[in-house]
Amino acid sequence: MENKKVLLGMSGGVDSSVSALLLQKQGYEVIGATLELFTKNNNCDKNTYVDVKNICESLGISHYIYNCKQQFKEHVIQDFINCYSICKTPNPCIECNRYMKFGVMWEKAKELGCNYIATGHYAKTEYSEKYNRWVLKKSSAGKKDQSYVLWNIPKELIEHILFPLSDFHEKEEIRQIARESGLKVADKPDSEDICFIPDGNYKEFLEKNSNLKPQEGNIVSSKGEILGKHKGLYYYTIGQRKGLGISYKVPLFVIGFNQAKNEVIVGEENELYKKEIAVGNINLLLVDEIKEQMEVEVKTRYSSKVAKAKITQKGNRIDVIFEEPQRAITPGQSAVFYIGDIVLGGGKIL
RNA sequence: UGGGCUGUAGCCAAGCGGUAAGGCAUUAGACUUUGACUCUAACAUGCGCUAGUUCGAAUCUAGCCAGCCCAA
Repeated sequence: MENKKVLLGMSGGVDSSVSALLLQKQGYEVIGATLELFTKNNNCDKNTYVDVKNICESLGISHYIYNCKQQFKEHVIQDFINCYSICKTPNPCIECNRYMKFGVMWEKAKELGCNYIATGHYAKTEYSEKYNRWVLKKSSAGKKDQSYVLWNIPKELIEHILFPLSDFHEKEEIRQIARESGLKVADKPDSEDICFIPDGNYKEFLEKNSNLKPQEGNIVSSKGEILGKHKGLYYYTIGQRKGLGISYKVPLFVIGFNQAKNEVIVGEENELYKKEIAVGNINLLLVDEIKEQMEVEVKTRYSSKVAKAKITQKGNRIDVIFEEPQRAITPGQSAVFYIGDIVLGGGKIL
């Protein structure tokens, strides 16, 4: 008697709602879970819960809301603030997946006697004969694939994770299913911004929630010429072009920071490319250790394409040498290593 | 108050008699779980000012103004 109980994370959006439906069709006993992560300052908060409740009622599944504000603040928001305060650019979704969705939620699942947890992510899990273990893979969603934000989950968990949307190519197919099944959220717009900063104004968020305050300084070229003023180092990320307010012969991009001097360093496009990087805080999913240099494909930003590289592990860090120099490598962002479609692991760019 | 040079949008800059290129910046939109990148669009009835030559001037002429450089 197989345990087919699954705790599904539900956000009230199309993806997780359709996931519930699909799991049910596959014969799973689905329980809905919504993690309350932060306090929203508008009424979309209520709408979310109403939407989820409605979906669960119409599918006849039970639903729990868990207050995880404290953990979210400790792990996700604090990391977000820390990152910016040392001139790095964070990926909060990766922290959230590690600690919330594939951390707290798994704990809740076990309490409820579930053998699985599920989310509406576009990713895939599979048992690999070749590697003799459960692996995390890219989904069929192409550009929308979300395996990148999942590299830091615990590897022991992979065999307990279900991604019902793993084989879809287009979001539209998912919306279509929602419409056909009469789910009211079928045409809800995609979420885009960082969830805890709905208006996207992360600068204001930082100023209200941390010690970071606007502190004007110089914008300098890589040669040290002063070209302009910036409003605070955390306003900028590597590769940024807009908002510098500097008129120059050619476009200028942020290429680095000098925190001691409170300077933003800018340069021309060719100065954005790097061939070698190091990543720390690594998490390997496919193997326990990289014993010798490996050839892999690496993704250095959520929306960037993979690039070929050779990697070598040294304890808790990995050195990466790209075949071709890569643009705008940004400390704080994740580098995720792939072998074909399989996620080997990842780390944070140092 | 001798000589030379320059003055085109917020910045840089082409044009050198035929009805204002381009780049940067900015703004708007698209894309996007990075207000990033990228893409698309908009952005000087006017070329320091004033007269004049001409069918027609940013382009030629004169005067003036401003800035820079070299001599004193």
